[in-house]
Formats: sequence, C-alpha cells, structure tokens
Amino acid sequence: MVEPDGKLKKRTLYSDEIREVIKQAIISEELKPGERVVETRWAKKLGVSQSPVREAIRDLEMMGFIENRPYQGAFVRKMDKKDVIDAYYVREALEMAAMRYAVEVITDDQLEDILNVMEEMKQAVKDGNFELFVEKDSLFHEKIMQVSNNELLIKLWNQCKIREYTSISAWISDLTLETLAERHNSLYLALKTKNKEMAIEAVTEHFEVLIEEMNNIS
Amino acid sequence: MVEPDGKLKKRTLYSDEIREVIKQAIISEELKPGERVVETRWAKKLGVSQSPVREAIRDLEMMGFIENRPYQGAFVRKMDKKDVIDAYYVREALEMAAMRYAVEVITDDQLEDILNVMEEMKQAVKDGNFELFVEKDSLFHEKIMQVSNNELLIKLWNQCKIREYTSISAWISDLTLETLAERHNSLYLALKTKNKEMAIEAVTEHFEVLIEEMNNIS
DNA sequence: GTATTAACGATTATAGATAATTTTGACAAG
DNA sequence: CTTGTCAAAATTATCTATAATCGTTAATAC
Repeated sequence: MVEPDGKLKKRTLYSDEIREVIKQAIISEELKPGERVVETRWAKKLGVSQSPVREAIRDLEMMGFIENRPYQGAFVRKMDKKDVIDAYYVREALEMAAMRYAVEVITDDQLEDILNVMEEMKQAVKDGNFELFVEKDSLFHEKIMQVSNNELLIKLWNQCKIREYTSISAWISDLTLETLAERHNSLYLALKTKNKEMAIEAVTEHFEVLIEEMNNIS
Repeated sequence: MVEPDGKLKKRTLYSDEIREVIKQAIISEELKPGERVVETRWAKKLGVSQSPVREAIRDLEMMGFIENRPYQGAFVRKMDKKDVIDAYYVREALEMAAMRYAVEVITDDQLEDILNVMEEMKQAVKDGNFELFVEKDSLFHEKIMQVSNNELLIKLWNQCKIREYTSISAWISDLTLETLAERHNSLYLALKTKNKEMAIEAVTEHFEVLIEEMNNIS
C-alpha cells in the first residue's frame, strides 16, 4: 500500500472518511439545507460503493446533520431559530450538570489546561481569526465536559454541539467576538474557586445571553 | 404477499425489525454483557443478508446497547454501577430542563393525560405487575418530556433512558414499588400548580433517591 | 374535466460475493 | 516456559447486483 514515492495510496475510503467529506460539504454549504443526499451519487463521486456512503449518511443522521426518511432518502437538515435555541437549552442543562460536578473534582492540571485554552481563544479574537476562535471556544467547553468524567454526558453533549456549525456563521458578525470571549472568564473563575453557586450562575448567564442574542436576530 | 391462509408472509426482514429482535435478546439476557454479536451469525439465524444486520447493530450502538470496535466486532455493553449512576445524572439534567419549561406551558389536557398514566402506574403496583409498572413509569416521564416540545431534548433523553433496561431488574426487588410510584406525586403536583421551584425540588429529590439507592446496592 | 390507475425512472434497501483485517493456533527458537 | 512468526480461519468492511418502494407522468374510465 505504500507507493514508491512514499505516499499512502488507499484502495478505498472508509465510511468514517466519507462521513467527514459529506460533513464538510454540509458545513461549507456546498450542500444546502433541505437538499437531498443521494447515496449512489456520492458513491460514484467518491469512487466507492453504496454501502459505506449509506453508513456515513446514517452516522450524520445521528449527529443531527441529516434527516432520513425510509425509502425516500436523506436530506440536509434545515435549522431554524427554534432548533438552535432548543439546542442551547439542552446544552445549558448538560453543561450545568458537568459544572456542578466539575467544581468538586477538578485538578490543578485541568484548571491550567482550561486557562490555556481560554488565553488562546482571546488571542484568536485579537488576531481577528474567526475560525480559530470557534475551534477554541468549542475546545474550552469540551475540556469542562471532560472533567465530569461522565461518558454518556459527553456523548450527548457532542450531539447537540453540532447544531451550531451551520448557524453560527449567520449571526456571529452581529456580536463582538471579544464580549463572547470575555464571558468565559466567569466559568473559569467558578472552577478555580470551586464555587458551586458561582458555577451555576455562570452557566445560566452564559446561555441566557446566547439565547437572548439568538432571539434578537430573526 | 398475502398467503392463502391470510397470514402476512414477508419476503425479508427490515433492519428495524432485526434491531428489535437483537435488542430483545440483549434485554432478556439471552445475549449476555460482553458477549459478541456476530453479523454473519445473526444473518444466517434470521435468514437475511449481512447488510441489514449490520445496520441494526449500528443502531443499537447508538442506543447504547452495543459497543463497536473497528474490524473487531460488536459486543453487548457491560453496564456497571457507575454507568447507571452516570445515566441518572444525565437524566436528571434533561428532565430538569423539561420540567422548568413544562410548568410554564402545560395544558389541562396534558395534565390529565399525565395523571391518568400515574393512576395506571399505581394500579400496576397494586396488581404486582412489574412489567406494566416499568412501562407506565417510562411513559409518565416520556409525557413530561413531550410537554417541553424540544425535539433534541427528547431525542437525547431517549438515548439515556435505554440504559435502565438491563440494570433495573437487578435491584428493583430491594425497593417497594409503592414507594417508587408515590414519588411521582410531587412531580405531578408541581406541574399542576405550575410551581417552578417545586418542580426543581421534585426532580432533584426524585433522582437523589434513585442515585442513593443505586449506591447502596453492592 | 377530474379522478383513478398503470407504467416508468430514480432511489433506497437488501442479497450475495469479494477484499481487508484481526484472531487463533500450531510450531520453532530462545 | 515464554516468546515470536506464520498460515489458516473467522469476521468485518466493502463491492456488485438485485429487489422493493416512491414520485411522477401518462393513459384510461367516469
């Protein structure tokens, strides 16, 4: 499988890789909301058979990117304002659960790790690097979730986090990134001081603001 | 497709049906935790091809029944005490979110519906019908979730609810079913009086007790 | 003209066969 | 007795082909 020039040449693509390709197509809006995702088309396009494409589509359905109707096909999920707000409510519940537990068990190493991510996030804002900000923001919350050490919690959280991708770019411009970044301070502070009430307050406020801003778009 | 005797004779099984068959095998412990679920075996056993069995297994993985490792196979998930407690914490978070919203929007019809289910649940206890109790208990909570009108919330809740199946039978005998049934009263009352604080209190207590009892087992 | 049905094309879902990967077990070397 | 190598067996992942289903359009009956 290793060619003379040292490059890897794979015989075929795995369903995981196909999933990522289609996912990127959705995120980049190459595939638009409501549009159909035809198994055979993508199979031909990627030079693979129908089976792994089918699996990829099923995975994307579970992740919330796609809606699947029996014998009718798969469609890129349309996400309206309510969907996004609903997702925020769920995320609030899950991150609240994580934080309540995290303040009791977080280690110094984990605290430092999270602080670093927050600094990188602020730097990304200063540099005006939107992509990097989104990545670091996501990582910041992910680190907190991981402290909870609750596999199921993390799994579900990942499923509702996804829904941001397609919407965030639409409204982020109306906010100053700085404000968003600064808001993570209180989350970090609650963890650092191991203050449960502050943690609850911080999460509540974090999402109140996000939901509020989402409501003001229309 | 309809035979002379009037029975339906299907050409083949759909993956959904296969999923249910395997799920039942897991719940009934015909397939034990840790045991392997071999695609080709089940295909032969059910007289279908590998494809729909594979899909069924993937679905069961998403539902938390099965653990899948690439090129190694699928195994019935082992569920230890921590897994069950973790699931309770997540359920608490999700049901809390649902209740907070439900008290504000619940209609009289929905209230009556929930009351009826609660009565049926208590009746099942009186009759000593364990299976029916579990079904009604599940339905009770499901109805509350539905009031929230948050699709994502319901979807995730369904995923963590599943984890009870395999564990509940192991410890339920140590509790009086009556106590369990009675505990739903405060949940209903909070909804009826549309009292947010009472709702929060009720959910918190409900799961505190469940988690406590889970901890007191082995 | 409208409603109902039949046939077609496109696509999904499954079947049957092949390729890729891991696991197992026998055997040899240390 | 342990470790490592190799081939065979078992199983997963994918490929190709076929069957089932849906949506549409055209034809027919009323």
